[in-house]
Amino acid sequence: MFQKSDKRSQIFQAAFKLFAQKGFFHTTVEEVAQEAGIGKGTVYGYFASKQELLRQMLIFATDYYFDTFFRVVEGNGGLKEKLVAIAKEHFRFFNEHREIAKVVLYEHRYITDDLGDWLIEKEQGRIQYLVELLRSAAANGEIRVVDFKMAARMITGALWNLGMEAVISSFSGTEEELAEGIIDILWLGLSRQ
Amino acid sequence: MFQKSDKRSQIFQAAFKLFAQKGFFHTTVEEVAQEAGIGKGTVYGYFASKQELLRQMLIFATDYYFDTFFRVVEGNGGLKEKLVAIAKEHFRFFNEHREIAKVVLYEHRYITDDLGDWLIEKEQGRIQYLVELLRSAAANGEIRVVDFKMAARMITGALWNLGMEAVISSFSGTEEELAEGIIDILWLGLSRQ
Amino acid sequence: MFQKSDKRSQIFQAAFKLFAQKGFFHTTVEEVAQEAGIGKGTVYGYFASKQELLRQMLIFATDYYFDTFFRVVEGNGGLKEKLVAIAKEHFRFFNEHREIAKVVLYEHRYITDDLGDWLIEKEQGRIQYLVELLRSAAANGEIRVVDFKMAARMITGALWNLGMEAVISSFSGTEEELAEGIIDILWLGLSRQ
Amino acid sequence: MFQKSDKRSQIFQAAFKLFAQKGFFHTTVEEVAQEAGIGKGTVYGYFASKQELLRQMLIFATDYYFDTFFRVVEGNGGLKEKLVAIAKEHFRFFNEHREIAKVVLYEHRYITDDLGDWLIEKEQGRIQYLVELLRSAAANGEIRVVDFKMAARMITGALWNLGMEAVISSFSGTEEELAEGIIDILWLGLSRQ
DNA sequence: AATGAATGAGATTTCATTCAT
DNA sequence: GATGAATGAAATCTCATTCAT
Repeated sequence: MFQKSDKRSQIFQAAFKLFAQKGFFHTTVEEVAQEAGIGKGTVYGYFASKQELLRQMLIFATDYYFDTFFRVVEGNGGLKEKLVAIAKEHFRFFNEHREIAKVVLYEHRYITDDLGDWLIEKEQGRIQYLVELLRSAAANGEIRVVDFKMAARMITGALWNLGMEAVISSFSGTEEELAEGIIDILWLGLSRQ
Repeated sequence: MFQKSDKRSQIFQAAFKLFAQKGFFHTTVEEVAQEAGIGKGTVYGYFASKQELLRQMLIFATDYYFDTFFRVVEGNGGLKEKLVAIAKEHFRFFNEHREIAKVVLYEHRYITDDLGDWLIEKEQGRIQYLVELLRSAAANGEIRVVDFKMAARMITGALWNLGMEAVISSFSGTEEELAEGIIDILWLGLSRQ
Repeated sequence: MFQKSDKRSQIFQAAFKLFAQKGFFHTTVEEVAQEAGIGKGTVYGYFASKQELLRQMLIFATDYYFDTFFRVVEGNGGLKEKLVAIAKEHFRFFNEHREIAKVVLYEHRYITDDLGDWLIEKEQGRIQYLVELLRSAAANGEIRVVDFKMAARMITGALWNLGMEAVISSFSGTEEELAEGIIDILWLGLSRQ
Repeated sequence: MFQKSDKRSQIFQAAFKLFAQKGFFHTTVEEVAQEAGIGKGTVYGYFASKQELLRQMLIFATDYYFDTFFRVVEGNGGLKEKLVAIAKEHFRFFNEHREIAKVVLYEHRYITDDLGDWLIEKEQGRIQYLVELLRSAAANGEIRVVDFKMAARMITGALWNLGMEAVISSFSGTEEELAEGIIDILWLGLSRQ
């Protein structure tokens, strides 16, 4: 995920671990440095401030997540398959990168407005993408016509929340079962008679 | 909601406003006191520490939310009506008490373990309640048999997440439309043969 | 010792107990009030400040101690008997009024200069008194001629320090034995040719 | 005494000066830092807390005092010479290190139990040492048989108290005269017919 | 480039004192 | 007179950040 050799990545890795464990505010820069095996001052060679470190972590995490999100949709056939693939990948990501997920879920609050706007835009982009997906599926007669934006939000809402739960309390069942169970319910809700 | 006369409530009100605005960590006790129009020391006459203030705010908010949640389900007839009522109330609550909702959503992380356990229990209780609702609806033939727990989680997941979005970015549409749109999709997902 | 009925005395009693136990700085005015069974504000009806309370306690204790000190010397015959009586009374006082003794020993530091001067004067008076006692005993041939001031200081020094130890670590032996043992050694030191 | 170069020693020196002058409680950490010519935070780099600073000061002072105490006894011949040497060294120490002496005398109260026990043990060790000294002098026929422990306590009691006085009110006379005068009286009290 | 000792702004918390009831 | 809720000055301590080495 990160290049281990790179010192910037070492810091990232250490910060993700500690922020996930103890939160941004309860983690000191010194602890991050120690965990990364470097000196405290060195952190400031790579990031202008603690805030900036968080900012870049959130950007990294978000890019990383969305990269896989869009990649996964490309290949698959019908809408249902796409949705299952999205859900599966979502849960896989949350499971594999629990630390990253936790930081994104919990600490996205403590950022400056401009980053907040950027994040919202990213998420809006995804919603829009899903809306298009749903709309064209409706055009194909795969699903019925509903409020596509709301449906998209419902999908992402369920994914985020179940993902969060999985991260916190180690959800039972495999990622596959989880993904298929959810999409199954959604699918019937959306599909034509 | 709070009794204005009561000083404890004044502090609660001020803290909800500021914690919602700037976050728990970025708000000082002095600011809370100032906002409440009292002296810094007075806050400590009512709450042993800043942490304890947050703790009691979360307990208050959670109790307040769940009280309305369970009350709203009582009266209504079939499952669909119940679900719509739940969703409507949920969005109404989030809309009316944006500050409370924000604090609960964002700051629940910074609490001690025992309160965390208490919160999780509360949420589990709700999930269980929904599971029973779904189960008996399935027994009545209202809906088909699915993984009830997963369905319950999907419902609450969607509610939480849409609620959060509504709080942050001022969701378009009335609470009624939102609630009915969501439940409509869910309902078909659950009821279709 | 104190008149129990009097509210001023109640405060004194409470303060001696708590200051002896936890020290002047670690005792709050509220605790003193509570111990005295009165309201916090009432303390300020009797003493202008916490400092002033300590001040008056030290004056009270010192007067009380010196009163018994001078009274006890009056009656007795020769120098040795007087010294034994002084020592006995000293240890009796320290034993009976451990709390008072502790406060005097430990907290006399935290007073204003003028009280300090007053205390030093009091002590100087006692030294002077002892010097006279010794001088006239020397004139009578009871003891040899030594540096009377130094001898007086040695006496009081030993008494204070042994008293302090008795208060802290519950000295073994009765007050009588202690007094007689000490004066025996001192006496020979003073009387030997 | 302290190495001036060392920053830990600078803090010690500043703290001894200020604690002696104004007392532990009336001295702020910031003042200590200022006196030491460093920043407030730096103090905490060397001592975990204000209490810990006092604790280490008391340990330092006690070790320093007892080191010279035992060293001084080694060389000298008979008991009387030893006692004189002890007294001389005691007064010399109190005179030279007034600040240290004051802190030890006044602030030893405000320490945690474990350090208190350690200090009591140290003092007990000295008492025991003196008891042995007296006992073997009695065996040699140098002095008569008395309650050795009481005698030892009397000696240390007189030394402590006279030392305290010397520190507070600038005792008249040289250390030599003081020491010899005291021991002279004691000696006759202790010695054989 | 890397370090970590030094810094001081700023946070939480305590508590002597006041004063309206 | 008695009370205790309210106050805010002042203390301890933390930690992001700087900078000389």
